[in-house]
Amino acid sequence: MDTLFKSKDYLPHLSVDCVIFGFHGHKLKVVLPKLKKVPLCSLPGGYVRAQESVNKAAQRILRERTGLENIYLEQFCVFGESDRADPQVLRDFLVSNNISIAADSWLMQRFISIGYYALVDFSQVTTAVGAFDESCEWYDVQQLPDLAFDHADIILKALETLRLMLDHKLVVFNLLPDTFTMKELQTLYETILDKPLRRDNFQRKMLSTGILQRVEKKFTGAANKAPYLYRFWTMP
Amino acid sequence: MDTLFKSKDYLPHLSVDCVIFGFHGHKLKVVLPKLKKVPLCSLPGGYVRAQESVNKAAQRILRERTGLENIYLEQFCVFGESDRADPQVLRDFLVSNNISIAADSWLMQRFISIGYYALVDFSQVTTAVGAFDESCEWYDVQQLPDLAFDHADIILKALETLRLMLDHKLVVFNLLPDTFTMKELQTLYETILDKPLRRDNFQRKMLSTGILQRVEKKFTGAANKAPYLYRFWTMP
DNA sequence: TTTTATTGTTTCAATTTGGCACAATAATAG
DNA sequence: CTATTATTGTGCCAAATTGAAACAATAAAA
Repeated sequence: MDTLFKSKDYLPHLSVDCVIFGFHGHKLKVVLPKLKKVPLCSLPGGYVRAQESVNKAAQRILRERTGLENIYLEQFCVFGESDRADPQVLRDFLVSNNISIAADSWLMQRFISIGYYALVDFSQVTTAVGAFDESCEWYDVQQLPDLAFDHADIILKALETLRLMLDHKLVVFNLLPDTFTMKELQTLYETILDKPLRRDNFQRKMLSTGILQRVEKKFTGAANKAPYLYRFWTMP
Repeated sequence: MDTLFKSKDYLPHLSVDCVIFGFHGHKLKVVLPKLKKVPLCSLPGGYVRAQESVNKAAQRILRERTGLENIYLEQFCVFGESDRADPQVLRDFLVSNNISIAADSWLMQRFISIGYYALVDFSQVTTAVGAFDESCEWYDVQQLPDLAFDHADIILKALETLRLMLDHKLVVFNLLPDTFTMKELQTLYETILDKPLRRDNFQRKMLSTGILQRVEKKFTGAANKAPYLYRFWTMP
């Protein structure tokens, strides 16, 4: 492990954790690696290189985990409690995986974590299993698995921030594919806000913003009127 | 300097900077220490102790600078560009003040700064001049002095965050004395938002929130109807 | 052709917001 | 003591926004 993470290459005491949000099957999801030989998941995270900006580090970590570039990514909170990482959890993980680290290694020290959340198009992501992961999967935000350290708190805080953002920043389109129906957009809003919205008023409000570009009809094969497809309006 | 800041006592590469907002004479102000023998101000900041939570560190730094406890304090952004602190500025400061520090001292390394903003009652604060400060004064946010490193950006970002908060969190009362008139509250809003508001609509909106407690009349001595004093409603 | 489910839009009511007007009142001027 | 002046508190009406219901359009199935 010390061969992978040399203390000189990274800033000590500082980590970056990413809450990667996706949307699939009417559910809000997050990418969570499952740790090897321990019944715990963690957030995909990493460290900041000595000469790397923190934002760039977050972008790099995200790229390593999803293979995607140019993803919507936002810093939302720093988690800096001195007891935020239960040392027993870390010890269990190391012992179970036969990893030996010097007791005074920088990896055994306290870490301040800078939280980022990412909004990605679920269908475009292929999760990458890291060196210390057994798997790396999408989990429903409403049904999280057991998480290491304070990572459940971090996800909750990210979700809170996303809800606040929803009102006055149109970021949610990053969670949808290139084109989508009004119903899909509404379902996404309902899922994030965890409350039902009126179909007619939602449509009026969205259209009035002027950021939706109507593309063509989508023939779903369902026994009803075909809905329009929309695209998020970006300057050509 | 190394006697004041021992590397073992603090987390390396990590600093906390506080934007301390106050309100006086129809102006929004910030507390800024002027560095000794250099024509630059900086933000009041400090470092995180080895076993101290980041939030606690921010509270401590704030207490050291204002003498106040239990101040409204909120983390708002991390500043983590690798080149955010011009090393020449730091060298100039050290040379001008005859401070010698080893080139490899932890103080000469790169620092990631966690930004906090504080909202304080201007009249309650007595600014404390630190060991490396020539002075420590209130400055008008619209007329900032020259600032070291990226501290001007940090103040700007804090102000942006405060504006966003104004809408959906009633934090602004921390900037006012215990009792205040409606006009004072309105002026504060106008100052932060930097735009005029209608007196009548503002009053209606504020009263409709139900958080204002009307106390008594204030006899100003002016040639007009005496305004009411209000208190921010807190549970008894 | 009729039925059914869902979409897009219109319409009307309810609520909120913007703007004006006016009464209340504390000091001052005559 | 009364009139004047400068603000403050509030009532009222119109405009804009939002909530809710109704209706027309349409794609597939009966």
